[in-house]
Amino acid sequence: MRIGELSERTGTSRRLLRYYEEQGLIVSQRCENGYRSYDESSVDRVGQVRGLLDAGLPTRIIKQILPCLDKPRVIHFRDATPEMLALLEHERDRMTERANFLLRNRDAISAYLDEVRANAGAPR
Amino acid sequence: MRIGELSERTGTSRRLLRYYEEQGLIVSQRCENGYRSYDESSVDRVGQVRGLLDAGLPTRIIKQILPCLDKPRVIHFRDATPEMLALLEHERDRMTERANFLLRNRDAISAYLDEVRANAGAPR
DNA sequence: TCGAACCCTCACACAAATGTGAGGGTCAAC
DNA sequence: GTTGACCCTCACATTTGTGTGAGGGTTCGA
Repeated sequence: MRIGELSERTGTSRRLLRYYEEQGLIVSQRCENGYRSYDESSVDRVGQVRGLLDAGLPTRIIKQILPCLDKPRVIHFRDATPEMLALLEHERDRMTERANFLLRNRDAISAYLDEVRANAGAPR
Repeated sequence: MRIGELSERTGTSRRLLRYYEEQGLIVSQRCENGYRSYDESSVDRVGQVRGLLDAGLPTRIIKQILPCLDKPRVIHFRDATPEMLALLEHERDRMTERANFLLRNRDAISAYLDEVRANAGAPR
């Protein structure tokens, strides 16, 4: 598929898809005419990138952890330097913290909404 | 306490504290000499702001949901317009999605780390 | 009274993610 | 063979969260 279709299917602008590629987050083949060509798996990949980006991780980090999240897990022992492992552990912990923080705050928002609803229509 | 102490206790630069104030995320009193003065609760507040920021929420949104997360919950019925409630519900759902996404990816990283460790020292 | 260590505002700078548009190819359908 | 819908690269613009520094007060201890 070409960039237009991928853009539509992922809800991501063409500009951004090119940017992600430039940042090494996604890859594409090139047709003879120079057009980018993507396969089906790119849809998921873009979704993953967007999710991580939305979660606050910078492309720099995403680029490093993405290989570890590939579907048919291929362990990249070459990449598994101590530094890389340390980075991964660190990011894993940060992700846990973030997730818990988000859930706590989400619960607080829920509680607020419940309270407001319980008083709906009641006098202040 | 003055900005320097708050900065140290929260690990946040003075510059950023002033920025958060400018964005309406934290408040401060002013001493006669013009210095900002914070009370104890500011420490938590700053932590909360940083956490939400780190989770990827923009100051614009944080500013709107913070009042609902205050400790001694004071329901701001005035703020509880239908738009506000819709925003909150939306953000709550987004936070849930983000958290789940983070946890899923964290698990994937953990799995990767486990695999690498299981093969530690083994031939490739 | 001098200097160090604070504080203030203002303003320019920067990186990251993203938008927008210019200038220009490709290709299919009419 | 022209038009419209794609695609390309390049490059400048904008927003957000930050850093940094200039220029200038306040406070306090040596």
